[in-house]
Amino acid sequence: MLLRQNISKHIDLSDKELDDFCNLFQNKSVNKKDFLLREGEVCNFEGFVSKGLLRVYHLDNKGVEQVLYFAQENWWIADIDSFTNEKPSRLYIQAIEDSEVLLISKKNKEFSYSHIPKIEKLFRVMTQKTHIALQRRILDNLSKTADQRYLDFIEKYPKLFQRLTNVQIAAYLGISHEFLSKIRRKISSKK
Amino acid sequence: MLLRQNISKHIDLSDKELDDFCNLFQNKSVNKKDFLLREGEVCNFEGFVSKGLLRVYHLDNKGVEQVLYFAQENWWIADIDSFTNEKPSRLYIQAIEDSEVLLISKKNKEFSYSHIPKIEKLFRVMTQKTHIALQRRILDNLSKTADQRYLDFIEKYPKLFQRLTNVQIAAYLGISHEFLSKIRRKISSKK
DNA sequence: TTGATTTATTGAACTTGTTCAATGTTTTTA
DNA sequence: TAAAAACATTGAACAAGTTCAATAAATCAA
Repeated sequence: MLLRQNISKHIDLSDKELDDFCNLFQNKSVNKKDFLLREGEVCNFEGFVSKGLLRVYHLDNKGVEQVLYFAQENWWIADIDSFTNEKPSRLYIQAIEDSEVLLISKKNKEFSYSHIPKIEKLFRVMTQKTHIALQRRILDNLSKTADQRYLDFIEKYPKLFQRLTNVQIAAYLGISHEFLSKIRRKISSKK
Repeated sequence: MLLRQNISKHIDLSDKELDDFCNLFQNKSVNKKDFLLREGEVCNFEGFVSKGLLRVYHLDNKGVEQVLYFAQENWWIADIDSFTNEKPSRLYIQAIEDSEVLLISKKNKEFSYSHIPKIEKLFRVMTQKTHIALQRRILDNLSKTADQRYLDFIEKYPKLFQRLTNVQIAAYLGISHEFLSKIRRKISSKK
């Protein structure tokens, strides 16, 4: 099972601990285009994607979508700010494909912090890894041109890339989809 | 003492635990313009700024500086990627003013993880908070114009702002300092 | 306190990316 | 399977931001 593998990558748990922890998750199916979370709702779960693909995005004040990240199989999803501080989310989480997500509630997460100390470590380590990736993305967005960011994206996520539309990729890169189209033309003419 | 306060904001520790933990830190003075870390070095500390101001930045392939963040009193500094994975850093940490930093080594940090379980929680909570701030910055960089990002920066860090040059602020906002100068003119003419 | 260095401002020409509108293509849905 | 909706491409006019070079102002070091 994907979740067990994912956890074991980060920390060592006994089979019993792994069972106990995984039993705290509930499976939820999210059909393509359906929302797991909408702006204004409080995010009362942390989720693990066992199948499918979702996008986490935000609408700015002009109504333009910005994609924070795409979550495919083996990724975690939540609005951590909303979840931790129990405040209304500014994000949408929507399924791009029919998906299966394993959800853990706040209560169960806190229960596992206190009963399985290594879980505290699991989430510290995972948050730290995301933290490193976010820092890198900030530096890339500051220093690189859109062409380069697009090429980097394809190289970093070659599989994911094929499951996304250009509109979605543009919303991740922070450019208009028309401009992405022009970048694509320029790149393909160079080859 | 600033460090004790800062820790107590996040978790509850007994006086003894607090003492034990704080004793693992070593004070280091960093004079203005001196480096706490340079690209290529492995970051073997995590630091807490008790006095002064430092900048954490990166040189892109054109030699342009990008500021990841400024760390004034009460902030933590490190290259988490380099520290955790013991690999050469891509970042520079340089003092903008004469500063005092409290450093904890990797060994001592790991020692405290195992001997004071709540420390695991401390760093999970702190990393989570940074994580939330980084996400917000990514969304802001994607959606907002440089004018707005500058105004936001002043509003969010009114004190810090006064200790920085425009070159430094521009490197944080991801724009040239010439353009920042033009933004400042536009803003001041509007008032 | 002067000379050197860093910082800030400005303008002109340029590059990168946006917006809008039109058109064709692909995918979805009924 | 036809109609509707979403997606991709293109061009033209525009806006945002860079680069370079010149100049003035502020700060630092000896």
